[in-house]
Amino acid sequence: KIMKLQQLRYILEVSKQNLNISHAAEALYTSQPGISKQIKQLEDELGVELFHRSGKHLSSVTAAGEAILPLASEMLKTANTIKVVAEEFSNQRQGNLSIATTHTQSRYVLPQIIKRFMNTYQDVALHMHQGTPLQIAEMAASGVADFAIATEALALFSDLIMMPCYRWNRAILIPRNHPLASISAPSLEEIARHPIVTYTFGFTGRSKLDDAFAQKGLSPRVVFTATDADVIKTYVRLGLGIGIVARMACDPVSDADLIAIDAGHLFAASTTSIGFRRGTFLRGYMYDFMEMFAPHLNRERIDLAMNCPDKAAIDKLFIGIPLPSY
Amino acid sequence: KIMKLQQLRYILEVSKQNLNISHAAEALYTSQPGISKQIKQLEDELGVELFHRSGKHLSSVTAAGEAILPLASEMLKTANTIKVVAEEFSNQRQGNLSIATTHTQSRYVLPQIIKRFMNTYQDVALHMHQGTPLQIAEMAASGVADFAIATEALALFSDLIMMPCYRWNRAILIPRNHPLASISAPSLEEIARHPIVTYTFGFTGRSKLDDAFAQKGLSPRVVFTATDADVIKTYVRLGLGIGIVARMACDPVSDADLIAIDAGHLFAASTTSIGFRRGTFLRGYMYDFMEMFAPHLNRERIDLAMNCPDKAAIDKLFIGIPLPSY
DNA sequence: CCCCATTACGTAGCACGTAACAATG
DNA sequence: CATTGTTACGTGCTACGTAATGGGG
Repeated sequence: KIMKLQQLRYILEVSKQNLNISHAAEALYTSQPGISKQIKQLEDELGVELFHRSGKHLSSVTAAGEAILPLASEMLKTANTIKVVAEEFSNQRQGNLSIATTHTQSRYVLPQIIKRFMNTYQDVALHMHQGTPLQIAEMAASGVADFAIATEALALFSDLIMMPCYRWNRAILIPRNHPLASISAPSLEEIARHPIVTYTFGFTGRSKLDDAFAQKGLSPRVVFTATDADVIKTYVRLGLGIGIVARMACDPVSDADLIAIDAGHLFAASTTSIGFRRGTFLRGYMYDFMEMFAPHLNRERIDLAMNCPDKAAIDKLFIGIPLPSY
Repeated sequence: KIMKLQQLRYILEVSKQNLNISHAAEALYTSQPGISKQIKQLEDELGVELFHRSGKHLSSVTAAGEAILPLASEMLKTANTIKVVAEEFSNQRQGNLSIATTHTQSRYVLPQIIKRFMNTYQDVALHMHQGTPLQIAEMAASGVADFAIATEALALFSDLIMMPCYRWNRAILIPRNHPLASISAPSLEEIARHPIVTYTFGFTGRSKLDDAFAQKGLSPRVVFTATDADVIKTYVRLGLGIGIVARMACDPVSDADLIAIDAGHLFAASTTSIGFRRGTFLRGYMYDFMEMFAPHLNRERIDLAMNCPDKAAIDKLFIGIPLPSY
């Protein structure tokens, strides 16, 4: 007898669902006794218990389970890779592309890229997942999404290959009648005197912003935070304060009622990165997507990054390479 | 639907058997139509042909097949690792240990180690495979054997972790009535004047021997070669020539009728290594076996070697570490 | 003309679902 | 008593073996 991939799926899902077989059954759209039995069968075949039972509950993962679960996960990942590789060979221009990203990217940066991409690859179904930077990284790491695009938090997952895409800085948005409107290049001190509306911590380079103020010993009054620039603009228009948003979030047409002042001289630039799970097979259109998004990410360079043993090695690959900037 | 590990076994065996499904069926103790059908089914599920068909023969592997076969192999290896890990946890002292090695090792070096090992691990079933150095390396690389122990050819397989075990040199065996018998430490020149019986090329450090002669511009008359010292001794006793064998192959008792002259001053020492397939899980008794065989190969050092990215890094690990020598 | 892959077909086994049961908090 | 895992049982599917078919070198 030979172990079945289903059984591996089962034990992984059970472990993921905090050792609750019922939840695992729901998540996998199957019956609870089925999973229970298959797990028993696998344990029987292997000759080891994978989960400790206390009464009628799975209480913990055994030492053997701890060793075997990652191996099972690896096998399923490889199985998935086989599937994807086959798709690539069966139809180069058809498939799925799922991108996890933040509001800022999907609202202001990606639309033009996506448009170009969809034009070239009409048979590739696009899926966009929006979330916090952390959720985004998790989606990419777990394989729910092919790509994560974000400015923050991506560094936390060690099994993501992350590459810098572009650098950007901020703009200050103020109502036309605001006192700052008369100053062309305000200083941090001048800005700090006014109530501020900007991103929530952990979003869209917020940390760089805090850093800049902190470095000058300033503690600005942030009266409102949001995760996206649209909301921020709305409250700037209401007169709640001055807005500090990513420069690419400023549209000269639709934001014509506000004054946008470039703030590149005030804050350190942020870098937006794209990341995908280490060891995944990249389809042709995925390479193309990345290159459309960041022209310096050509196939050769991406392949180099994929072969890097760690993040430090990847970073080294990109020093000296000029990034586009907003 | 989900792919089955059986199907992966099938395509791998077919590819291994030169695309002959019938042979694969024999090797796997199953029916030919079964394999044929499962392959078709897998191809159907993946949406790609894995093998080109010309009429009723599989003519070649498709590009998709070339990409997928290694992935399939990886999956089965991991599946096997799971099995072995489970065994380790289910019974630490029970299992199998199969060693592929040359005659020299299994006849002269290993017996004492094996005896000790069997004493400690009475429930571990030992399997010895004898073969040429190349066969040995293949056995380890393919997973037929857990360990390869040999002096030559192991470097050819890049996915073997190889570690040096001990250094050894040669002895010259001569009949008691031989003219050389009166010289205590003969030179290479003196030896080269007589017909020689030694190892076949590619066995037991033969190359080092040739090197030594070549370096002095000598071309000795090698009148007979064999793959093991027993045969060599036999022909030395027949008076065919003087024997040059590994020093550990000389037994003061059973070879008392011959004179053994140490030849450590004439030839560069050879190093015997032990190797196992990269990525395999080592059971507790496997670590112990290696340490019994070569005391410097403790668990810590072996683990370090396993994490080395390439052979060069492994070699670096062992510079400065004194090896036992014969 | 032999070799070999495919097709056809029957069967044994197994995965999975439903329902009943047991145990735990 | 509600939640959760296990046992019991039936069924539809499928993997695999045997036999027959057909194409190539």
